[in-house]
Amino acid sequence: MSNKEYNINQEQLARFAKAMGHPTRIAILQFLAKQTTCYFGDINEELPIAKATVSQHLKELKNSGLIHGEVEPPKVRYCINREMWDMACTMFKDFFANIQHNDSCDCK
Amino acid sequence: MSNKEYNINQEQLARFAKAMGHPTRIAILQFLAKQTTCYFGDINEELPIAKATVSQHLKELKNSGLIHGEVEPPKVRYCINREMWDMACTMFKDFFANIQHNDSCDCK
DNA sequence: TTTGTTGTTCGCAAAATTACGAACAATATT
DNA sequence: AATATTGTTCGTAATTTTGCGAACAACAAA
Repeated sequence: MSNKEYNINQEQLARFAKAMGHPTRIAILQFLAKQTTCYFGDINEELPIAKATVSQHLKELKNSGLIHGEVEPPKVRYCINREMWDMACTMFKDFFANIQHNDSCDCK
Repeated sequence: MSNKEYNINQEQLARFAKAMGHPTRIAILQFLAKQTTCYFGDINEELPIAKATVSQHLKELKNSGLIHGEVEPPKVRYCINREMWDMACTMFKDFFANIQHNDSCDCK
């Protein structure tokens, strides 16, 4: 057993991926990335699920760092967190780029 | 409520992301992408978990389409599925690229 | 102060995920 | 035929995820 643990990069990439691992959350992120509007109510309107559930998904996205939210009474504004977005973008890009291009794998 | 459903792209991206949403599976994918070797035993050796669990993770990765496996008695060879890998790569790239670059979002 | 609007949190239920050891299956080897 | 090697599957347990309605909290307006 060479290493037996996961490194920070693997953990972080997995965290991002996990946050993106649900259609609702992809939809939310795409909606926010378009920035038609940022309010909870508008996000909720786009989705086929209860607002309590939307709120939970938003919480998870916040925990992943990909978005952040702030209260603007009486509403709540959610936005893409640019820094983390760019970081995730880079990490996924590097992840997918890091593949051997020879044919040493002789699977069909 | 505008749409009320998720489109194929959102579902597919979420499926890829979900498959990648665990450090073990990221580690497996990175290991296979490096292609030092493709056999179950070698993958298993790299990971700090029981082989039954490794087998399960490999099954999920197969279900996502990102890898495929074939029996080569007495071993089992696992490989990155190039087509799906490239597809995922493109989908993540497009996803992250599709963000507004003006400052219409006035979050701090 | 009462009412309305906007979201979050709580409590619960169902389903999925993660993990393990033991048992099993498939194939070589002796 | 008996044995060894390699992985998968089974059964189980603990935890997490997903989803909802109801209750609640915060604030604005009447």
